[in-house]
Amino acid sequence: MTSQEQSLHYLQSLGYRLTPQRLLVLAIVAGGPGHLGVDEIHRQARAAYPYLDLATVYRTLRLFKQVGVVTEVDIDNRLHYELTAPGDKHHHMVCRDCHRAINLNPHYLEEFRDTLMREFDFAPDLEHFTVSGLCRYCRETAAAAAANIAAAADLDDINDAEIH
Amino acid sequence: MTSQEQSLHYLQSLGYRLTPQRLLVLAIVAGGPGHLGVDEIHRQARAAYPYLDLATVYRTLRLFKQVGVVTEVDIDNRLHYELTAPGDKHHHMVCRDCHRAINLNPHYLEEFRDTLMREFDFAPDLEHFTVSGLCRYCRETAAAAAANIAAAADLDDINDAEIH
DNA sequence: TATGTTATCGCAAACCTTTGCAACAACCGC
DNA sequence: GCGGTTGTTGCAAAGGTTTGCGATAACATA
Repeated sequence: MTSQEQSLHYLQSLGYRLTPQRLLVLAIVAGGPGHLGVDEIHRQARAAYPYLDLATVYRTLRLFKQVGVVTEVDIDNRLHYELTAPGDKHHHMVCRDCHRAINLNPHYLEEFRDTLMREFDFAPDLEHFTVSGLCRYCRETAAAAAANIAAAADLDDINDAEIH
Repeated sequence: MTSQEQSLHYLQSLGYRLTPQRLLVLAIVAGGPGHLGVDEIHRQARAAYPYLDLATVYRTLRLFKQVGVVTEVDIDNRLHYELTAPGDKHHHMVCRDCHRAINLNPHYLEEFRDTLMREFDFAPDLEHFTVSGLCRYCRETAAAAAANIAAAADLDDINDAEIH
């Protein structure tokens, strides 16, 4: 039994119904290279099943996420989904510049969770955590750009230049 | 000089213009009890200045956030804003059930940031961090509800009940 | 296999938020 | 104070996502 089939049986065991739409969406997410955007999933799905509605794609993915079959990643304010790999649980660091996602091992968050539980009785949702920031490459680029601007400002003897 | 006036002078020093709309939005956020929703800010603003557009409120708040004057808090997928208190920097834990926000001292995140910087050269955006989860009270309620359901299921001899 | 129940679907409309654009107004220099 | 420059505004429309609703189809039961 493939892990896809396992997921489907799991859904069924929870009382959810197996529909062609769900099979299709799961197959597409499973076939994708890592995370896929909702529109991409919808486009691929419609190639096989033209009447499949965007709302159904959203609902299906939300359900899959809720039961843990897929993992949601917010990239630049758009939802993306990837198969939850039981043997390779990971969180994401998403660069706010280039929007690349870097995997993050859960152990980096375990202590944080323990602290919140112990200190505040607060159970954080850290199953599928995404932290935004600036990756190594974009930080270098940003630093270089800043240096260039500083140099140009120096040449022109402008010292109150502002960029919006 | 009040901290509001300081914020306004700071904006001006960055080259942004002082407009009645910005004064108004800042005053409302400053006067609010903690964080306010965008619609609430807009409603209050229109009482004083009926033509002020929702888009302007959004743009103004985004600008304020960008320069650090206000802090954005995502509560149940809606944006909320509160004045950034320089002496009382804090993050937020938002309960996914009751949507209450609990303040979180920045020192709980410092180690996490250091780790990401050291291990991945990734500079996380943790200025205004919000983590969702389940607060103490809602966890108790949820536990009680689960217990009741289990008890009821036991009485009725139903053991495959599922709730969707 | 036929039948009833109800979860799910497609569709349309709503939601919150962002964006393009022309008119306007804040600020600078004279 | 006056005029020019350009950052900001209001408006309208679009964006991504969610929701209400009647029709449909998946599953359980017999």
